[in-house]
Amino acid sequence: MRYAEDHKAQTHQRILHEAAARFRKDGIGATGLQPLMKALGLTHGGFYAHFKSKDDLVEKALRCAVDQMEESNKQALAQDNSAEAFIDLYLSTAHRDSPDKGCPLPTMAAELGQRGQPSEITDELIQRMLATLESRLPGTDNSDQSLMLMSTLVGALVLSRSARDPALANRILDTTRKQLKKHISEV
Amino acid sequence: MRYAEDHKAQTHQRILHEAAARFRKDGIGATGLQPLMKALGLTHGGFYAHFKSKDDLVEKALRCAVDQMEESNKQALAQDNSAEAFIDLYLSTAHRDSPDKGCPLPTMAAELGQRGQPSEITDELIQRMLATLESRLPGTDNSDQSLMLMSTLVGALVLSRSARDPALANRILDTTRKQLKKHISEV
DNA sequence: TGTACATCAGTGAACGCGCGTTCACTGATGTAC
DNA sequence: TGTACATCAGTGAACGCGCGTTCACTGATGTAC
Repeated sequence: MRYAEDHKAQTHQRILHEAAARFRKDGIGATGLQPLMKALGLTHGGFYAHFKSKDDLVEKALRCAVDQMEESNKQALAQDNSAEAFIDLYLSTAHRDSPDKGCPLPTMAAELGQRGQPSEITDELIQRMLATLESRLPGTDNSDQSLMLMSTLVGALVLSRSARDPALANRILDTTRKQLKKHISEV
Repeated sequence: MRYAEDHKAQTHQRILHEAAARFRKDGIGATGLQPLMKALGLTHGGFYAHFKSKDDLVEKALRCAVDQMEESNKQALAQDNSAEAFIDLYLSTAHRDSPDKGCPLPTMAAELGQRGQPSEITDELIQRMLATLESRLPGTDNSDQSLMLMSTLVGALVLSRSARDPALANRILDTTRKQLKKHISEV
């Protein structure tokens, strides 16, 4: 063969990672397969040698996105696995300003909910995020608290990203962070 | 004239209301002007006699959506303007299952944030929602609490709508509602 | 060693489709003389 | 009263464009004899 043995597998991964970034940054509907493949130095025709359809790519790219996020969380929070540290990370300006590398829920949950025929992928994303939170919150029976925390984190990021005025955007992030940590320390 | 005097103004309103519903239900990008006009018994060409462009319609339809929501809130909460009642209404299954008649933030904030050249409309939506919450929460200096409450409400609705498993979707709504009310009563 | 053939990742033209937008037109009405 | 003209909300064909998807093909490599 003229290509290395794992060449195709590598191309597959490159498409996956690029899609995971673009879907989070621009949304699914606004991400074209043609520009995506072109950005990788490939032509669009070859896409279907790697994925059955765009929907197939969506599902796999989403899973890839959560994997990425969990991995980067593990590295950033190696020294401190408290809920506070997680909140600081999730509601950081860095996370807000790099949706292409962050949690897929704030950018894509709404669109996934609207899609005609959604797969179980969203439930999986939610459950995995919930599990992360439960493992970081103190106590054993904290699933109710984790659920509300998840809602707040996702909501704050959605709103902070959508605000046009930087002061408003930062206020949403900072205040929610502050209030959340206060709330947790009280319980 | 062969039409009533306010005929054009009425058509304008009909387009606005239909758009406000469709944008919230399907998203902006997935809503075509052609199907929208057809649903009103009109042809698509006439659209530009009413609006400058699709972006123009988006802005006006969003404002229309918040007006609608505030109006229906006023009616539903005429007897009880407590924060608890508002939370119950916002996180009701009725609100979740009728995005076309509800708050535009959960369905559209992410997409508005992703749009290339967004207007100030999102900030206006956020500020109006914040003002509603501040007026319902007890105390005078409650703007920080309102901000976190808004994040939680929006996040919970986004997530509950995106979940495919009804049990998970309901759990998000119910638990967040319960936890939020507990949190408020404690302060 | 040389030739014929198989493999297969990637190519790029083509498909039908719906999008936002433009524009010459229709046709029922009101007005002017 | 009758005729010519202005008004204008809405019509529908047409525009260029990008979308997801298909498919006959390329061309560098490995294998068989």
